[in-house]
This record gives sequence, structure tokens and C-alpha cells, in this order.
Amino acid sequence: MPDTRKTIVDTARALFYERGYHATSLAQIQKACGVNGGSIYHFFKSKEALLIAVLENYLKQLEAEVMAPAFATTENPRERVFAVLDGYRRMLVESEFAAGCPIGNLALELPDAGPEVRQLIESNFDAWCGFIADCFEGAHVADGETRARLARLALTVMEGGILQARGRRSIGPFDEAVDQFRDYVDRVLDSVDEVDGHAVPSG
Amino acid sequence: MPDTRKTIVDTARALFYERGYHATSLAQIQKACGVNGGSIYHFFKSKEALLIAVLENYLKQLEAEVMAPAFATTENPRERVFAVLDGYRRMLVESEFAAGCPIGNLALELPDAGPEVRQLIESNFDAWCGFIADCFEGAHVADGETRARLARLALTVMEGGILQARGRRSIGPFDEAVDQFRDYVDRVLDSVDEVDGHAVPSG
DNA sequence: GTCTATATTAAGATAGAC
DNA sequence: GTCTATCTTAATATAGAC
Repeated sequence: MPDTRKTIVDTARALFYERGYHATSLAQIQKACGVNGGSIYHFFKSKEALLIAVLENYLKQLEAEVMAPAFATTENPRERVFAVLDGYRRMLVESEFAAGCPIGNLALELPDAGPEVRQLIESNFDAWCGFIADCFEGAHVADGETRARLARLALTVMEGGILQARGRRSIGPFDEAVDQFRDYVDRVLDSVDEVDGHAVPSG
Repeated sequence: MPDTRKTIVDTARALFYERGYHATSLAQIQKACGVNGGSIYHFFKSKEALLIAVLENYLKQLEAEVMAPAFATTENPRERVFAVLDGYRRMLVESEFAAGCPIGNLALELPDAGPEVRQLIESNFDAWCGFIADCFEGAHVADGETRARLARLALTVMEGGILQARGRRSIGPFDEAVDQFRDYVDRVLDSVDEVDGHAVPSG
């Protein structure tokens, strides 16, 4: 039994990812699916409804598709963070800088999206940061706020690195950004007070 | 003498900035300009040609519009970097997160743009980083590579912070990212070997 | 549930009068 | 150099046969 709905969501996901939301037409999605008619409207009432399904799919698949493969490469919690970042690096390189972070792309491309879309973008960011923060917990960062801040910085650096890499069509800026993040993590965690586990910096 | 060409470029610049390139039609630009006909084609042979003019305008105006106002707020070279970042913060807040970094938006939205567009995006990034690197020179960072790396990190953090702020419709992530960058700059510059001016970290 | 056909709207782009 | 009018294409979306 071919699950057409799933095929449509997967195809739309891939095309939105590589070309952007506005630049992808429903006709292109249909063609890539093999379905020839206005069949998308049997499952989704609008292009935005399809986008919402795609964002729900990202959220649901985040652990299995992004985190689990990265975590499988190392047991070291701190290194798991960098393994996740390396996954995005690989996608950048393999796609020749077409594919960066799907959620980041949409966050910038759809500044006036509806509330459902915005909420799902935020939920995807939150979930991503949650997994990364858990890695820092495994790395014995006792303070929850410090873990959360480092996780959000990981996202900041990743998105900024991807943006520059895509703008320059070079992986250099991404690698440099990750190196700088690693340097910062080392400095912060080295300055953690071992007694109560609180980081020294205030900011 | 009304300079229609300039009006068109300025208007297109503003609309591309707030709505994105694909989401802005030439009809909208014409309407916002007050010019009613297909007059844009008298000056530009295509929408992409207009985009190129906009990117050239950004490059030309970078110093006057972005750097000079920020630099006017303080003589302290290190603080000038943060004054520049604060300028983007203001635009984010005043536009209610519609307007982030115009170049960053285009870098993500136009992954398969023509060579002229890509080159101009890169030139804008380079020019921006050049001004910021010069600030670090004024802050007595003797090593040119360290200055360049910090400048690119400033861009990374700014773009990543803007992206999250827009995704979440909150200035919090941007402020946090700037705080973390300040913390990193403090740590790096404090660890600089005062004798030869080389930073300690390898990365 | 999938197809063909089409409605509707809007996009980028052009022609030609003035 | 600016206008009206229009061409062409392609977008989202719908209707209705099968």
C-alpha cells in the first residue's frame, strides 16, 4: 500500500529544504512524487498546511534522523555535540551548500508566517537545544542554565556558520565557527567551579 | 529632478529587506515607488538586475549607513564592535523582527543565484568583516589572523542570533548571543600574549 | 483516492503611444 | 523617460469524471 500522503510530505520536505519554500511550487512537488493531478489537495488544504506537516515531521524525526546517528559515533557527551554539528557539515558539503538547516532557512524565509508555522519553528529549535543541553549534562555541567545557554550558542554558531558557508560557497566559515565554539566551550567548562558546578562568567 | 532609478533601488532594497526577494513582486515595488508602469524595465533588464543594483548599494553604503553611526557612539574600538551589533538589534526590535541582516537573508534565500549576486553577497560579508577587524586592530590585537577570525565570529554570532530572534519573535536569543560573544572576546583578548600580541588558542 | 481539466490570480517581461 | 495595455508563463487552488 503506497502511502501517498507520506510520499508528498517527504518530497515537499526535500524540495523546501534544497530550494526554499517560495521557490518550490506544488507542481514541482507533484512531479517529483509521481502523482500527476491536484492530488495534494486531497490531503492538504493549502501549501501552508503542507508546510505545517513538514515541520511536524521534522520535529518528530529529529531524534531518529539527526541526534541518534550523531550520538552513535561517540559515547563522549561533549563530543556528541560536535558530532551533531558535523552532521550538518556533511549535508552542506554533499549538497554543495544547497542544504543547510531546514528550520533556519524557514525562520528567515517566512518572517510573516502564520502562528502554527511559527510555533513549530520554535518547537523545533527548542527540541534541538534540548538534546544538546542534555549532552552538556552528560559532560557534567551541573548548572541547568549554563547547559541551556551553551546549547543555544551551539545553535547560534551553527546557523551563523551555515549562513556564511552558503553565502561563500565554502565550508571554511562553518569549520572556523565550530572551532571557535569548541574553544569557547573549553574555556567555559575549564573555568567551572568544580565544587558547585556553576560557571564563573556572569553574562 | 527626481532620480527615479535611485527611488526604485531604495524601494526595492526596503521591500526585499522586510519581505524577502521572492515574496516581493515588481508590481509592489512600482506601487511603493509611485511609478505606475513597467518603468522598472527602463532601468533594469530583469528582477535580478535590480537585485544586483540593491547589493551594490548595500556595499557602497555600508560605511555610511552601518559603521559610521555605530562608531559615532563610542571611541573605544572594542565597544565599536558591539555598537555595530546593537544597530542590528535596534532594527530587529523596531521592525518587530521583520528586518534582520539583509545580506544574510539573501545568502539563505538565494542558494542558486547567479555569479554576480553571489559575488556581491561575498563582497558585502568581506567588507563588513573588514570594518570589524579594523576595530580589533584599534583594540591592540596585534595578530591580523586573530582579528580576522574574531570579525568573522562576530558575523557568525550576529547572523545566528538574528535567525533565532526572528524564529522566536523575541530579542532574547540575540542579546544572549551578543553576551556570549563578548564573553569570548574578553577571554581571548585576556589570554593574548602581551609580548608578541599573538593569541594563545590554536584553533 | 487519483486523474484531467480548468478556474483564478499574479508573476516577470514587453510593445508601443505619448 | 513614463505611461497604458498586454503577452506569456506559472502559481495556488477547485471541479468533477472515473
